[in-house]
Amino acid sequence: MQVTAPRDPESLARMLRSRGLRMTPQRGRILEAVADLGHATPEAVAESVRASCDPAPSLSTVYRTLETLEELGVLSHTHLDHGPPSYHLAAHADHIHLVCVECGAVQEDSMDVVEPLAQRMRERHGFVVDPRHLTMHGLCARCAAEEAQA
Amino acid sequence: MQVTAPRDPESLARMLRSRGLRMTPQRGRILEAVADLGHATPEAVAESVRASCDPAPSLSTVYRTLETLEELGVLSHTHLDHGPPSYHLAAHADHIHLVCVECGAVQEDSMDVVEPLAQRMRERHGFVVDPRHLTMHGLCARCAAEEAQA
DNA sequence: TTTAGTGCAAAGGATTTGCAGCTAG
DNA sequence: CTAGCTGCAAATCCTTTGCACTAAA
Repeated sequence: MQVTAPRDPESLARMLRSRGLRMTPQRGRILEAVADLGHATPEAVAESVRASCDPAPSLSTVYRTLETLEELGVLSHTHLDHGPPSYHLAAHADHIHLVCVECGAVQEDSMDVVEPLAQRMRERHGFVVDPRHLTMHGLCARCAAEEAQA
Repeated sequence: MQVTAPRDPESLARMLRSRGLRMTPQRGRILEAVADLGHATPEAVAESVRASCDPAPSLSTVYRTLETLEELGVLSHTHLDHGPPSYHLAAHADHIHLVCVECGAVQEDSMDVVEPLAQRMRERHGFVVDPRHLTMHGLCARCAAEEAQA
């Protein structure tokens, strides 16, 4: 649950090697792409990387790399809606998501707001909430207003 | 967001007809299965129903029916993990989920615990949280303990 | 009778996997 | 050198769709 997210290739290389893994240009570019995009599905990462480099990483490499980087604690992901997951830098995972089930709009709010709730879960169940993965569904202001009229 | 969940075929039939839809044995059995199972993926519902009736509803019918019943407000679903969604009676959706990212265990807690947080989102963003869909990820007591040792 | 609902099979999208060749260390 | 990594294509898994047939109302 520690947040050690290197954006630079150097420290990524170090993290990988310390686990017997290898640094490759593909991994560097994929990390870069996620950092640039902020939030991105595997498909979006692939497209972004495809555009910027010649021997474009294959889609499977993107999937495998995202998984590896998540295990390293560099990346994190959320399920914003029914579709593919969204990846982001673990260091940038300082917020929660509010997803409108009506129009799909996504808002963010500070992670801190979950603290009281997380605290309570810890006390009652010993469950340690990872607020980086928290997504709340509901109606955004606009859709709630529309619904109220009908 | 209203919770009117008939477990009995009678009221289901009424709800369906009032919208120009039809009551069928398949729909009755699928609702029954979800009620019995508590939480169930489409696949699990299909299997359960398959066992208990002769002209077993096809998987596509299960999917279509779950969708229909959800539109009616009878059912509701959550994404507990990466896999298929989990359906349950809307009336039984009075709790939130705590999913362990390590071992996959699922615990429940009262929906009420989210109220303060929901209130805050409403004030700050006008966002109306639907606490029935809330799932928090993290480590269950056991896995948290194991992690602490390492 | 009318038309929603069903089964089946085929299509679709997202993700994983097997394997041979490539390359970081 | 010697594994770990990659690309490619095939395989899986989950879900949706098209269509002819069945059955509620």
